Amino acid sequence: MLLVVDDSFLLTDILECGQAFRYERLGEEEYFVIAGGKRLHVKQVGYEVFMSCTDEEFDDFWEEYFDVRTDYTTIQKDLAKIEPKIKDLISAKRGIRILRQDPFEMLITFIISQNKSMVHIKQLVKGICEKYGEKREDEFGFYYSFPTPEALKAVSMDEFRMMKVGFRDKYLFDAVGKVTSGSIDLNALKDMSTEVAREQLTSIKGIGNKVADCILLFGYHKLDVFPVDVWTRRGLTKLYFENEKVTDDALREKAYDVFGQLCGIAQQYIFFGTISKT
DNA sequence: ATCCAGGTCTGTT
DNA sequence: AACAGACATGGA
Repeated sequence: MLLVVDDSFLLTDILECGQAFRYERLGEEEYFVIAGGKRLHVKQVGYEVFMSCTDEEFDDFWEEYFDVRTDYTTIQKDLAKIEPKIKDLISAKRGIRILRQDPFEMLITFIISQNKSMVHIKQLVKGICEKYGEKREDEFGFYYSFPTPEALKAVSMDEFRMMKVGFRDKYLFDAVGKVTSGSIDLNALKDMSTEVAREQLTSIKGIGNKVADCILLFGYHKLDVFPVDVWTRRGLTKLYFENEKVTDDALREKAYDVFGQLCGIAQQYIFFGTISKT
């Protein structure tokens, strides 16, 4: 399958900007990506993106996954007009797109993410997939799907701890329990307002506003959230609060004030731009 | 060796 | 309401 793109699509920016963790870099703009229980070999040369899937598989899954139908070029122009100060950040990372990933995978992944570096998150998620996911085979060899809620239902806190997740063991246990018992219906969050959905997610032990916002942004494509972590905090502070100390809430409100319904996308340029400068 | 990571929880002013 | 420390683990 061949997809022709423009400047608003670059594999490196999309996959390595901190939203996805189940990818493997094979070479220059060449990756394996695992999502939806399938593995994709994908390679970009200029504006041509070669994917190891049929046209039908692309239509059914990968087109949506890569958010191909959203016009990021226009969004970038809008954001740059709203805030000229982030023009350079945007153009440096203009290939970013917000993937439409699986909510349960985002839930588990971003619980793990707290107080951890991106490389380490990747390792931990990989370990959990290899232990509790399904082993599958394609033309390139074996790979593992992300475990289903059912597959994680029987996992004890000690078993999570053996996966090296540290103190997050109890958080994962609580999250899986709430999902499999039906006390939280991940599918229903789609139709809820961002505020109500966030309340649902933060009722899980170990999920605060930041992790909830990442789940909403990457798992539900709710673009009106602005996850505040150490990096976006640095980025935003530099932009608006130099030498002041501000709370996370104040930062979030400022971001929504400035960028409105698109603040989630602005956040990704600011996050990846800031982290890349260090 | 010490610091820090896509934070959150708990207990104290 | 605001603040400090604790918390597991591994890479730099």
